[in-house]
Amino acid sequence: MLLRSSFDPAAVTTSIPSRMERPTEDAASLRALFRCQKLTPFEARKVLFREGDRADAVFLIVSGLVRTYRFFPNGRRVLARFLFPGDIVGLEFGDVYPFTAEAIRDVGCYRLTVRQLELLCKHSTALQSDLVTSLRRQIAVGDDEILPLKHQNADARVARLLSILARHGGCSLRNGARIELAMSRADIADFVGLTIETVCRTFSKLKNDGLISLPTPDDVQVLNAPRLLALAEEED
Amino acid sequence: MLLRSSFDPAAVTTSIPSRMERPTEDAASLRALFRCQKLTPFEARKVLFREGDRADAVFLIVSGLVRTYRFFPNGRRVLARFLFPGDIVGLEFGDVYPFTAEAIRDVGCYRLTVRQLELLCKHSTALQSDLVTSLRRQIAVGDDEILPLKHQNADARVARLLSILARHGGCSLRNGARIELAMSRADIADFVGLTIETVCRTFSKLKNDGLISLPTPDDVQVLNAPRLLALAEEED
DNA sequence: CGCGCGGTTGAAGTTATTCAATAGCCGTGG
DNA sequence: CCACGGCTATTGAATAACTTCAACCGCGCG
Repeated sequence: MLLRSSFDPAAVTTSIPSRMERPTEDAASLRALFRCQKLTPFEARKVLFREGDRADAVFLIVSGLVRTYRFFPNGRRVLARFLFPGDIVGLEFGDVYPFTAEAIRDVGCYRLTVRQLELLCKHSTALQSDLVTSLRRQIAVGDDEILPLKHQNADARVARLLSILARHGGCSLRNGARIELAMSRADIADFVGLTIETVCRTFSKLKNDGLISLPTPDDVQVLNAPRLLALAEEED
Repeated sequence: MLLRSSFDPAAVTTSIPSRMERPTEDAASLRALFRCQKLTPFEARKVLFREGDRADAVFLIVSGLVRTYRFFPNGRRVLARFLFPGDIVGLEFGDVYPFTAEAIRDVGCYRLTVRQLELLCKHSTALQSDLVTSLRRQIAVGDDEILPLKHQNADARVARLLSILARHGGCSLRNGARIELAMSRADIADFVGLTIETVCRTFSKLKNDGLISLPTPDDVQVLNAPRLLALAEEED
């Protein structure tokens, strides 16, 4: 089974933290509103929005994969998050987009202008509350998935990414699960905060240790889920 | 580090400044509501709320300093954030507190039950919108202050912390500015993701390089603000 | 006084990065 | 068709960075 398929509600599982609600179960009104919009495609490499532009639209991703990033002054890229089918992005910003969002693979999404959203919110308490729910979920994801990275060593960081991809791919991280990375080593490195080479070496190490196999550079097969999960929750 | 990812110089911005509004200038209704509550003191080391408890209250910090943290399975502490006077905490949580919040120094704060807040929100669009504002601000702080840490080396991480403390101390990071750390080396280490020893050595290094002086372990005097700020925005 | 605790420093060991070289893949053009 | 160039991934070797383990200092407190 490939995990690249567009969002399948039934496949979503709650593996990691209890405070993460499932995307399909929260913010129903907001999602319904999105689905009234026209489905907008973005080819791979196309930009959904650019850092510094007026933040006048929000997006619901329905298929594909998006990265949000900015650059350090010295040119190194910081990848803030991956956006998966079911994710909403844009609600959290002020006047201006603080990141660039770019399709890694072909993306389908619904686009809603902030103006529209604000107008409709005035008349819908459900929508207002969905807004809050969605923002809360985003903070929870940041705290649970991203914040620990700064304390972890290379193995743990890569394992953590795999666990994130498995969860958002729709299956939990269990033996035999297949995870399609669908992103370059550079993306992985810039997300977890390592160099490309270290990411490569870490994959090789995980492979040699029998935690995963790597049929192609893009396909990870989980061989020892418990140890992988433990690693993702470890520190040095 | 070289420019291995596509890099557009025009897209580079310094991550800290513009989208951060001052805490005292936003969410006026919400803050007003807090100020109708009784001022609650917490002595140093006392817990405002504990990880796993039902998240039934939110707080506005008015004095002192609070840390929020959780532990890795192996016992290492991850310090999620520092809460400064003006900061609101608790709005972002679901049913259960995902962190423990603990006073580092004596704290004064207003406490509001979630029940109260929810009731009042039903009748105040201003309050609802303040809620959203406050959540957005929290995400912005996470993205601007915390997320970059995972890509930075020791010097940059410590410099970043100093810049955060300076800003929240009410003064910008300029030459002659004095920053009271008001927290232990362990707190700093667990926030920036280093060991205590590395934090110590980094302070010594910054001192030897003439960027700061350290009259006492708790007092930082800024000697070269531009270089310190540049460092905080640097990467390896 | 002496004990404990937080902070600092030294030396050795480990981990990640850097620089460099190679392999594999794909698309283009001779 | 096949060669070539460009790009991504991988691996090796040397270096730099951070951690670990250990010792020591200074200070407050019983």
